[in-house]
Amino acid sequence: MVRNFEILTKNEIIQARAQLKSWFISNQRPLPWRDSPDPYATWLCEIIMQQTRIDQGTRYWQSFIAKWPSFESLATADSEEIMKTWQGLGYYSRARNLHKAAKIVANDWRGDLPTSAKSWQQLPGVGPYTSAAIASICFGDPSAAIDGNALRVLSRWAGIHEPIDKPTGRKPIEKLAGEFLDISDPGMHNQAVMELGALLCTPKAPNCEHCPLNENCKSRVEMVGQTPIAPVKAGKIKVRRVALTFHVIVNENKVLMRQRPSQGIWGGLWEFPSCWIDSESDDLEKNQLPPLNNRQGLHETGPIVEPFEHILSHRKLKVTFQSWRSNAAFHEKDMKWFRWEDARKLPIPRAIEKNWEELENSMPKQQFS
DNA sequence: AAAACGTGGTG
DNA sequence: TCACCAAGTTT
Repeated sequence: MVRNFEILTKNEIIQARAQLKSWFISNQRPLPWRDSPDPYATWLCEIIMQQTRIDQGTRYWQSFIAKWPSFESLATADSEEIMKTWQGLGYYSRARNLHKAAKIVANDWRGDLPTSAKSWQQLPGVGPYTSAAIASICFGDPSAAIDGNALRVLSRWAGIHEPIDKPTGRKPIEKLAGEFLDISDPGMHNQAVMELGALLCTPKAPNCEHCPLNENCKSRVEMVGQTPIAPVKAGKIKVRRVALTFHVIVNENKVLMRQRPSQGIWGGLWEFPSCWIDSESDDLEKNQLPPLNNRQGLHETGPIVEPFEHILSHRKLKVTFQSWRSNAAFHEKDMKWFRWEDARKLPIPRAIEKNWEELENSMPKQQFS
């Protein structure tokens, strides 16, 4: 049964709105993009911060702003350099969509930026949350931006115990978010809700004592350190274990790299030709990607770095590096030979990047170079 | 509607 | 070691 909530009265909502605003004005963090929020900086920030911690994403935002300060400069940037700058942030489709979106803004919109959330959502990588954030912060569009923080804050405040990742829980939260929104300053209000979630209404052990919404919060905990029931989630992701072998194939002073397809894990990044064996799959053969069709001319020179675990959102990888000496320079699809110093400049997964020094040093200097 | 998509931090 | 989470979107 879907709970309807006149749990919070109109007056309670109005009062809470003012208290939240007051709290935000005196307690917000001095984040760099709040200095002068233009649409480009804000859009860039919102894309980077999707599913990302502020302290991790901030470095990337600063790098992008420094290299490409406008939609126009980003639109004409080299896509490989964009991927390299994004390297280590994860969810790499965001980086490809970033470039696509910049081109649309620069070439199609011609600097004539729309002001509504609905319009911004036309850009690839800009969904319901991001479009509302941009439109409200930059143009005062009255759209509620509902991110993970907002879901947590609002579900707790109203005591919604339906799963927030299903319509039964999501819909009442959206309704409440719309009623709660401060139409006199939607941008500030949206940021205030998120800031509250980030600073006080934290996932674990929220600081209810100092919360501006604590008077009528249905999830207020009495004891410090307690965690409310809300938000409830239904979804559970299953993580599969995979044995991943990177084949480090060298020919004279060069190493063979492969560009991964744009879809799927590490889409668009470069790697050492890899072999994936899903231990939970019935069909091992089908899940093995032979790194090379023709292995003639390859001479195995053994494992190089200690095998280690690398966690993705849906995979638990056991990563091994296998080295080979090659007599012939293969030319296979999506593969290319690079000098080590050039290969290092390619956008590569963290699982490889973290071990690069050790990998390069473990390969003996070639006598042919 | 549900699954896929990275990485790093935390308890 | 594990589970959960972080300014979600795409298919």
